[in-house]
Parts: sequence; C-alpha cells; structure tokens
Amino acid sequence: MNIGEIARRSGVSRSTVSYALSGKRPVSDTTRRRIQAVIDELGYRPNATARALKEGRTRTIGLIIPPASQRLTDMQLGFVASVVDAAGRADLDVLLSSSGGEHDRSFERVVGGRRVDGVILMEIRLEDDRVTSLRRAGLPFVGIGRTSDPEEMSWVDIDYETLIARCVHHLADLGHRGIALVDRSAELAATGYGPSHRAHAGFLRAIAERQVEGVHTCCADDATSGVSCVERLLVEHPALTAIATINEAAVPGMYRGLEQAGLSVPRDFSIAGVAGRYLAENLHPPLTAADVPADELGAKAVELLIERIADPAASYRDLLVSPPISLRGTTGPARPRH
Amino acid sequence: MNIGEIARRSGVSRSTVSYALSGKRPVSDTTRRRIQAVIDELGYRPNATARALKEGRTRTIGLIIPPASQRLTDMQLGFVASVVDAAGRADLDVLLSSSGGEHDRSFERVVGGRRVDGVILMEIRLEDDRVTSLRRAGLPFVGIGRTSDPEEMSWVDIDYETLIARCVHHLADLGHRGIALVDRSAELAATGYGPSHRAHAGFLRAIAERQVEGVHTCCADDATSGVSCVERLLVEHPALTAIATINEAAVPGMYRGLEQAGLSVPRDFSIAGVAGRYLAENLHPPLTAADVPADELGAKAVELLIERIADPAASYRDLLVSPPISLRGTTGPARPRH
DNA sequence: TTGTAAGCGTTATCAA
DNA sequence: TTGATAACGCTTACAA
Repeated sequence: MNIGEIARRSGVSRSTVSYALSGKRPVSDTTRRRIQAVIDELGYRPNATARALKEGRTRTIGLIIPPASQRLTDMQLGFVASVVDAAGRADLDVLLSSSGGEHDRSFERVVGGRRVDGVILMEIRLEDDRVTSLRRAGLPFVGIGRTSDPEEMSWVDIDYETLIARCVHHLADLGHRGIALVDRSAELAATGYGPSHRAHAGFLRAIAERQVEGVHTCCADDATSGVSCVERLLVEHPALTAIATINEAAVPGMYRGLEQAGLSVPRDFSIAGVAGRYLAENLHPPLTAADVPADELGAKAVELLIERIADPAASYRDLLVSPPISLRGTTGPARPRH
Repeated sequence: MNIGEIARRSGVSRSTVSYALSGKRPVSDTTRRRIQAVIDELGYRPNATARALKEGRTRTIGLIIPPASQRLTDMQLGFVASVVDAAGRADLDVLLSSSGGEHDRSFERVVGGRRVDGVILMEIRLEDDRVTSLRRAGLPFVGIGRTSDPEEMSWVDIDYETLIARCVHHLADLGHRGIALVDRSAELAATGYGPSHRAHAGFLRAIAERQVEGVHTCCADDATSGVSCVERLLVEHPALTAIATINEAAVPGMYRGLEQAGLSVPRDFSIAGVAGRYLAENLHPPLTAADVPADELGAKAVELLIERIADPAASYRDLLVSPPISLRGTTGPARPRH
C-alpha cells in the first residue's frame, strides 16, 4: 500500500496524490474527492521513512535519559513526561535512548545514524562526551542541565547554587547553626555533575555568609541510602539540626532515619531542599522546597530544540529557573539536640 | 556525508563500501583498509532512514504509554525502563508515544506511518481500539496486559485475579472478616480496564469462599486519593480490618489515612496487595505484596515482539505471572477496631 | 574481487 | 490542472 497504488486506483499520477495530500499545489475538487475516496477506502497513510529520506528530516527528536536500569527520579520522570507531551503537541515523535556504560551503542545509533532531527540531553556533566559527539555530528541539541561552557549551547537548568544558598539562609534565619548539604551520589559528583558542584558552591558561600557549621555529604538516589546517610550525620555531627538537599529520591529515607532516631520534623530537625513539585507535595510530611517546574522546563527544552532545528545558525538560548521556596512545614525554629 | 562520498574518496564503488561495512561480500584487505581509513577520517555512519527505506524495516519499536500528563505509576515506570533496556540490548530503538485523549494523533502517526516494526502496548482495555488499529494495520504488537480475546494476540500479564484472591485468603487466614478491595480509578474500571475487572472477579470469588464481608471501591492513582479512600472506608464499614489492593500509587496515602485515624499497621489494620517490587520494598513500612517482576515482563514483551516481527505468521505466545506474596509486615492477626 | 544499476516510497521540479 | 521524472542514501541482484 503506497502512493503509487493510490494513484493507479484513482487514475492520476503519484504527484497529484502527493499534492492532494499536502495541499502544496491546487488540485481540482473532483480529483481530490476521487483520491480521498480511495485513500479512505484503503486506509492509506504515507510512509514516514520515505518521507523522511526525501525531506531530509525525521520529525523525531531524541531524548537521552540516564541508564534506564537505575530508577528515574521523580524529577527526571517529570522531564520525560513533559518532553513527550510538548513534542506530541508539535507533532514530533520522541525516540528514547539511554546513555552511559553499555548503553552508548544506543546513543551512537541515534546520533550517528541521524535517526532524529535533534536531541534533548538529560543529566549533563560539566564536561560531557555526548555534547562533544553532538557538536561533531552537527546535530542540534538542547540540554536539561548545562556544561562548564554554557554559552556554547542551548539549555534549560535549575539554579541549584542560588536555591541551596536560599535554603541555608532560610534555615539560618530559623536559628540553625549546624546544617548539612545532602548531595546526589558520590559517583555523580565525582564525574563532574553540574548540580552537585553548583549546589556545593552555593552551600559553601551561604554557610560562610551566615557563619554556620556546614557539612557536605553525598548520598545515593534512593530511600535506603537516605536512612543510612542521616544516621551517619546524626552520629558524626552532634550540632547538626538541619539538612538542605538536592537529593529528592533520598528524602523519604531521611524522614525515616530521623524518625528512627526519635527526632520529629520540624520540631527537632528541619529539612529544606530542591525537588519536583509533585514529589514535594506528596511526601509525608510535605517538603519545604524550591519546586522545580519540570513541566515548564521540559516544554521549554522542546521549544528551544525546535528553534535550533529550524535555524541551526541562530544564537543559543537558555532558561535558568530559581523558583521560590514553598514553605510546607518541614522547617521550623532550631532546637538543640541534647 | 554519504556513502557516495566515501566511495569517491576511497576510489571504489558505493556497493564496495556497503559490502565492506556489512561484510556480506568479501572485500580485499587493502581496499577494506582504505575504505575504513576514509570512514574514520570523516566519521561516516550510514543514514538509518535510507537503510530503513531500502530494507523495509526501521529497527525501531513503538512503546505506547498512558497519557504522559498523568504520572506513571512505579510499575509502569518499571515496564518502560525494562523495555528500553531490553530493546537496547537487541539493538532496537524505542519510539515513545502516548495514546488516549488528545494523544491519539501520536499513536496514529507511529502506527499509520509505519515508523516502527512493531509495538508494545501498555494499559490495555478489555476492548481496546488500539488493538483494533494495529490489527487492521497488520503491525506486529505485544500487550503488557490483554484484551478479552487474549488468544488473538501475544501478551504478558499479571494474574490479578489469582493474586487478589490469594491476598484475601491470606488476610482471612489471619482472622480478618471485613476486607476491602481498593481498585484503580473509577474511570479505568468503567472503560473496561482488565486488571480492575479481573481483580474484582478474584476478590468476589475469594470472599465467597471464605465467607467474609467484602467491599469494593475505586480510588484514583495518587496518595491523596488513598487518604480519602481510607477515611471513607473506615467510616462506612466499621467491621473493616484489612485492605487488599492493586493500586500501588495510593498505598502511601492509605498508610497516612490509617495513621490519621489512629490505626497502626499491622497491629490494628492489615494491607496486602500487588505492587512493583521496588515500590513494595521502599514503602514505609514495606508492603506485603505479590511482587510484580516488571523487569522480567518488559524483557519478555520485547522478546515476544521480536519474535512476531521475525515471523508474523507464528502462533501467538503469552506469559501470565502470579508471583508469590512476599510477607513484609503490613499484615497481621485481625483485631477488632475500637 | 569489484562495478553497475535498480529500487525502496516519497516530494518537488520542470513540462505540458 | 495535471503528469513524467529525478532525487533523497542506501542495499543487493546481476555482470564483469
């Protein structure tokens, strides 16, 4: 079932069928109707592959996620959902690909084979091989996150540096004098993960400004690690009364760790962080946090990518969000622990 | 940058380059090396679209998820992750598409345009229009879930009927005489969602066998609804002391609702259900549940799809899992309320 | 061992 | 208003 078959059955040429479909050339009403009747009868739909070859574009974008084996965080899931959604609204399909470790074949296939018109990259490192690949391939891309030379790409990002500093200030305002930063995993931080580095920078700046005791620690992206992380912090730092965090996946574990230590939130211990709104609202208790608008960021990433695809020579654009901290009740006045 | 350019620069014909790459015809060592040198120098990779057009297959599978706007449940996320993973291992890419409501354009594009070699369908209804579309299009597909005529398709599924019956028996064994089934959302159940219907059937059967009081209720897929659902149940059914559920997303809310009612789990109230293992283990307290092996099911779905693509005339295959219930401590001996 | 050429299903240019 | 035809980049049957 192809355009030739439709042409034959309607007694016209293939080009006429094509034009009847695209409307790029006038077609008489009678022939158009005849053609449409045949199309409806046979349920013909143009072959996307052939069209892509001819037009030189696939109408597909690639979305590069972290290795799928490790669970996506709530925020990452929010990005995926909003990208798929926004792409769909623009009649673009989304090719999902993971990268990292043994998944690099997939990335290579998608990028090298030009299966997509452009790419959205998640979980970018300060120095990121994938960015290098994409530049070399001349494929338009947009980062959810940015490298250390952010002027040379389009991106959307969260201003972790500012947000974590704000969390510290908020906690210091409440009288806290011992504050921990619970970071993402040590592997991420070690491989130059931007949010880790920038959050750390903001943390150092703020604790210096407020002259509070600050301790920085990494924690894997899951609840269990959150528990042990808190256990360790409580033992090693008796003066600690608050946590600022960018590790949303570990927060439920932190709650549990504190509870097991007999500490009540926010009476005995405060937590503030950066998290997807959905998660922050649905945690128990709801988390005082800068609510990352994953929807907006994902949609913006698609918008920027469409722009770059349309005009690869256009100047780069970006969006850095620093949403306000929503007070939800996990932060309160400091109270010394014994 | 195409195969012709490589051929020109290596002083051979295009077919020789193609054969050097595919190995489907012997190529002398010297020419092969010359070609490879040019390829390496220019970083050439064959265009996937052209290859797809020529070969008549895209090396891509479609994964149809529920509308992305509504949050994926933990189990659904597990399916997506394992499908992407398994497809990657088979050198297949995954085109993500949502269906339902305004997303049907996307489904139509993917299926009608033959952008994929086959499709994996999630959240199937007993009567499902998408299945009809796929059959009409003659596109291989596999369901994660099955319709009311499961003999006519390949699928993997969870035996909710058996599993919920087992939950009821387990609870009845513990002395519970008032047991509620907390189902997925009313919309899903109303539109003929298989798991809802089959779980309900298993529930009715088991409560009849054990002569306990059973109450069935639907609940939206989120924690907040879980809270209000439990509140309502407790008020309306004073004899209720246990819940069996297939609604994993609502479980955290159920915990909270019980806590707010002053009931402790499992001392005062028991919960057992069907849930993804990851979630069951990470809930607090960990949920006694039949652990759905999302990894295995996703991988199997990909395997069955590859099989159908290779031989569309082969007989259908399926996999129905009924994993054992893992006791984790949310079920205990019945104790009358008040 | 290598080259020539047809063809996959479209779109778009050039003619009529 | 419509048709014939080249072209997109690749694979492969057929020749040499």
